[in-house]
Amino acid sequence: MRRTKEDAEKTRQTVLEAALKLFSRDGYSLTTLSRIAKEAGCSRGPIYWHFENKDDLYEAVLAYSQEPLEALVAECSGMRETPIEAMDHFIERWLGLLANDRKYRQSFEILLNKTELTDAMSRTLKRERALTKSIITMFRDLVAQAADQGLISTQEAPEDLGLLSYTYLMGITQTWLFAPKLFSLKQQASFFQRQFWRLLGKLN
Amino acid sequence: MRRTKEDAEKTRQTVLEAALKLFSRDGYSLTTLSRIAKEAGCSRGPIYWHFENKDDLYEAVLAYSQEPLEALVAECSGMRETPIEAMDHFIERWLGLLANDRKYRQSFEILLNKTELTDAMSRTLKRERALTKSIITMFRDLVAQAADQGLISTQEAPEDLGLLSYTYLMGITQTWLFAPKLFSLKQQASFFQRQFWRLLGKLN
DNA sequence: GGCATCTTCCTTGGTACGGCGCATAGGTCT
DNA sequence: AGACCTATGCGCCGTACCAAGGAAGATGCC
Repeated sequence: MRRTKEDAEKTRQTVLEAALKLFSRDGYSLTTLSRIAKEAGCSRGPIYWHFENKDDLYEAVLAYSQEPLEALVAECSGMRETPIEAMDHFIERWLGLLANDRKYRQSFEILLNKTELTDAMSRTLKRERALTKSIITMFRDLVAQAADQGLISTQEAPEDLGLLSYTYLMGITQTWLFAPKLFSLKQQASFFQRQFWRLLGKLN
Repeated sequence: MRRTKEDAEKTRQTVLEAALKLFSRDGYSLTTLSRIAKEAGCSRGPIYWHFENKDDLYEAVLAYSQEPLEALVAECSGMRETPIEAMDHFIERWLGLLANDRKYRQSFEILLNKTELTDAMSRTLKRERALTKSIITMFRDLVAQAADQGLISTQEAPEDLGLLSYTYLMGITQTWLFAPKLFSLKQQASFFQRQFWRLLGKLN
C-alpha cells in the first residue's frame, strides 16, 4: 500500500490521465467513475479523495488537457520578432499540435464533441470563454501591430480580424475532429496556413 | 381524448417540437422522456407509440430540425444565375437563418454543443457526415465553375476551396453558438461575407 | 533514536435515486 | 367490433456518493 506524497500525486495523475482518455473517447455521461478507476488501476475511493465529485474531476481534466494550448497562447502573446511571425507560428503550431499531440487533441475532442454544454457546466463554460477571448485579443493586437507596420493590407478593424482569425482556426478544428477521414490535416495544414494569410491580406 | 389521424400526427409533431426544445437546451442526457412528455402536454405513452426509444426520437428530432439546412443545400445545388450568386446566397442565408430561424439554430445547437458524439451515435454521425460532404461537394462544384468562368482568381484546387468554405462557415457557427455574447452575428454577417470572398479571391 | 499518535491515502460494501422500457388497461374514432 | 392512440404503474438496472475501516508514512515528544 502506498503512502508517500509522491505516490499520492502519482495516483492523482494516473486518474487524471485515465479520465482524460475515457472522457475524450466515450463522453461525459457514458464514462462512469468505476470505469475510470479500473482504467487507472485503483478503486473508486481515491477519486473521491482527490476530487470533490465527477464534475470537479471533469473540470480538472479539462484544465490539465488544455495546458499545451494555454502555453501556446502565452508564448505568442509574449511576442517574437514580428507580429507576422508570431501569428504564423501560432497557426502552424495550432495545426501541428492538433495533428500530433494527443493531449492537445483530446482537449478539443472533449470540449467540441464529447460534452453537453448545459447550465450545469457553467464553470467550464466560463473558463473556456475566457480562453477564447484571450486568443482573440492576442490576434487583435498582433493584427493591429501588423497593420501599423504596413505588413498587411486591409480596411477592416483589428477587432473584427482577431475574431475572424479565431473562427477560421476553430472551423478547421471542429470539422476535422468531427470527421477525421474527411481530409488529411497534416497534408492540408500548409494550405490552410496559406489561405489564412490571404484572408488577412499579407503583403509579400 | 384524441383519436383521428390528424390528431395523432399533431401529437407527434408536438412531441418532436418539445423534444427539440429540451434537447437543444438541456442536452441529450439530462433530457428525460418524462420531461419531454410534460413539455408536450402528454404522458410518456405516446412517445413510445410514435418512436422506438429515446435514441430513435433523438434521430427524428435531428432530421426534423435540419430540414431548413437540407432545403438550402438543395436550393443552391440546383443553381441560380452565376456560381458567385449561388455561393453568395448560400452564405448570406446560412448566417441569416442562424441568427433568425429558431429551428435552424437549434439543430446546430444540439449537434455542436448538446450531444456526446460517441459510438452509440453512429447512425447520427453517418447522417451528419454525409450532409457535410454534400455541402463541401456543392461548394467545390460552384468554385470550379467560377474558376472556369474567370470570376475568381486562385491557384488552389476546387476540392481544397470547397473544404475551406465549409470550415469557414462552421468556424463562425461554432464560435457564435459557443459564446453568443462574444459578438453580434447580425452585425458581423456582412463582414464575414465580405471576407469570404477575399478568401476565394473574387474579382470585381 | 524509539515510541505513540496523528494524518494521509485508499479499499470495500452499502444506499438512495432516477431513468428507460414494458405491460396492462382504458378510451375514442372508424 | 376492432384498430388506433393514450395513461399509468412497476421492474430492472446502473450510477453517484457516502461511511466505516484499515494500513502505513509523517510527526511530536522524551
